[in-house]
Amino acid sequence: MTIKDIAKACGVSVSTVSRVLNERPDVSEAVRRQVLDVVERHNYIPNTSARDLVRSQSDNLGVVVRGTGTPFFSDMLKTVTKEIDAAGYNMVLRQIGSDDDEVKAGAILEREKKLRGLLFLGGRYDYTPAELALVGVPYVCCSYTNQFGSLKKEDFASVSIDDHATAYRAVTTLIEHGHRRIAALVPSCSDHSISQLRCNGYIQALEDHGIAVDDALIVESGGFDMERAYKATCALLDSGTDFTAIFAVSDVMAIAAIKALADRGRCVPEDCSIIGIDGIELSKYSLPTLTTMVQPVEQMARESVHILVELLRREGAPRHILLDTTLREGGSIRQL
Amino acid sequence: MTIKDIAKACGVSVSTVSRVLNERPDVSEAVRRQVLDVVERHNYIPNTSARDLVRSQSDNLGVVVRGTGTPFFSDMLKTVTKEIDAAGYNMVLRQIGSDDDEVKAGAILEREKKLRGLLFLGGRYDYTPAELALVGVPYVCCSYTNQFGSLKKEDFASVSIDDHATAYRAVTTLIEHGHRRIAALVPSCSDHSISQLRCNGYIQALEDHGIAVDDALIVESGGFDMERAYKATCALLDSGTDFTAIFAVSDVMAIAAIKALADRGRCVPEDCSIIGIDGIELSKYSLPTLTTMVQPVEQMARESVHILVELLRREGAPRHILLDTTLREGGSIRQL
DNA sequence: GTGAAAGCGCTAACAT
DNA sequence: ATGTTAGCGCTTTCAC
Repeated sequence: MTIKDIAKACGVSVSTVSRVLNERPDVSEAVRRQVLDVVERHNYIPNTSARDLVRSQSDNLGVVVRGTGTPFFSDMLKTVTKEIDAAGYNMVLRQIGSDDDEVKAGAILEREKKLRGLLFLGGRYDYTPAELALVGVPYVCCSYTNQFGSLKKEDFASVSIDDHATAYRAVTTLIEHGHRRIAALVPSCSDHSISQLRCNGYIQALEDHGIAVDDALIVESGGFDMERAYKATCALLDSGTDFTAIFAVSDVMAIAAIKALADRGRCVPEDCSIIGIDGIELSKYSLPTLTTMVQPVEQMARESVHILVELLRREGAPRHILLDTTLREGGSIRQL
Repeated sequence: MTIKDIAKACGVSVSTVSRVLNERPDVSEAVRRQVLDVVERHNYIPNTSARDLVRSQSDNLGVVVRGTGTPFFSDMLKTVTKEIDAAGYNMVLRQIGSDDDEVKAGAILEREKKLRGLLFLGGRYDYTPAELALVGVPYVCCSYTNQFGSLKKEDFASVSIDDHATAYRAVTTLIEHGHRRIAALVPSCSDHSISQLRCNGYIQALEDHGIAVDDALIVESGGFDMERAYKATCALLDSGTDFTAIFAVSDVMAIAAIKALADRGRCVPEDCSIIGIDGIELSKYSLPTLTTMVQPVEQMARESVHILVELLRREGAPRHILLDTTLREGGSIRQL
């Protein structure tokens, strides 16, 4: 079933059918009704590939989400969807694995859907100018920036939190509650990612408060998932190293850690305090409610879309927004 | 940058470039290397729309996931991805909202990507033959079937659990532990969905065990999300109705209920027992570990893909597989 | 208001 | 082994 078939069935030309389908005004009401009727009866659905191929320009904004099923991005996506819609653009979503290359995925999407702009939800921190030559439309990095790369500030836009400072404040919060033996639960300390930044924040906080960094207290789980966070926490427990609190770089990992502690007979916060980062919905439903550094997810989403739209309208240069995180007190920290 | 530009830059024809790009064997090594080199240097990315438009047949299997960010489907998707890949097909993923029409989304995807087959992860239970005329390729319904619709058995394939029986067993488990005042936490009792089926299983279980159904104990939250489940549980608590256990139709809702109970000073399982359905990863990390009816997610995913592949090879008619759920004991039920 | 025809970028015969 | 060419289904001038 193609546009040709519809045209034939209606006794009109393909261009007329096309006009009807694209809600053009220059079609007589009679023809319009007839075409719509035939389309309906035949369950005709236009071929998007053909359409995309030929359309000169679209109002498509691409959104590339790195990490399928990550609660943090699921939460953010809700607002992004709403904002893009409100701005009068059309969202084209692409989810990729946490190990896939978002720049490449974005570039493919750009050509495929004739994108006007691109929004990256999560990505690497170490782009090089050469890599980004792939991307031919304005784009904004949401939730991360180019900390380890060699991009010039004016060559890209970003909306993120200060990961280092957020981790610093999280750890400082624990210290202020009297904790000095604080473990860090991180995917990695040296992967040029968010994890490394937050790990550095942890180290800095300890040093600034005159606490010696003990390598035995830094556990690298190898990933952001619950299973590995759980195992890493168990390993820490088994190592016999003593500690009174855990700083987890993400809420999901914090929740897994709470479970590991519980399974070994340690209660949070009585026997061990814990703090996370993210402020995902789930953290409100954990037992105890997780104390965490909340990222302003909605604001991040809103600002990202706004900057992108600005860029498209050529109003203003690429901006970099650093948003504040706020401490949301739950019940997972005990005063020593 | 098109295939033409590359051809020109290499001094060869477009077909040669096309051959190289599609890894055809009939190209000389010298030309292949040169083309690849130029492609690389120009960051050329083929236009997928053009490609999809012209390709006569693909090995694309479409997967339509209903409900973005639902943990249950995120878990399932992992296996589906693996299986489709192993079967030598290419997966094309489309995520839609829980209120969108999966049949329409599937039909569009089919035309867009020249699909060979379609896999629906989650969907409505009330298709009519007319609606499905839209879909022109073999498809299988995964995790649901046509309970409330008018499809003939031989006209579609499905892999699902027996929702009624699973709910029945969940509630029976509670009854066997001595509970008689059992509340049901459901999105709706009459929406022609999975929720209704499970609700009926609850009612049946009570009746079969000589327990009168008390409408005050059936709370309809209006959705599968945590927030509404939490509020619904609070409302139940506030109503003063007494109960010793809660049957939640999903793990996510069960976890929200545990929180609501905790916030009102009730411990699980000491003061109230709870059981869920699904067996999502998160249910292993809740406090206490959730007792739940585990859906065989991996098996469901595997069987779904297998049936679809069978259908494509014309080996055998559409089948309907009803998989067993198993009780995974956590710590959320107390013997009375 | 409507139709004819030229492509969009690519693949796949069919030639050579 | 490589080139030529005819479309894939659609939108969009440009005529009428």
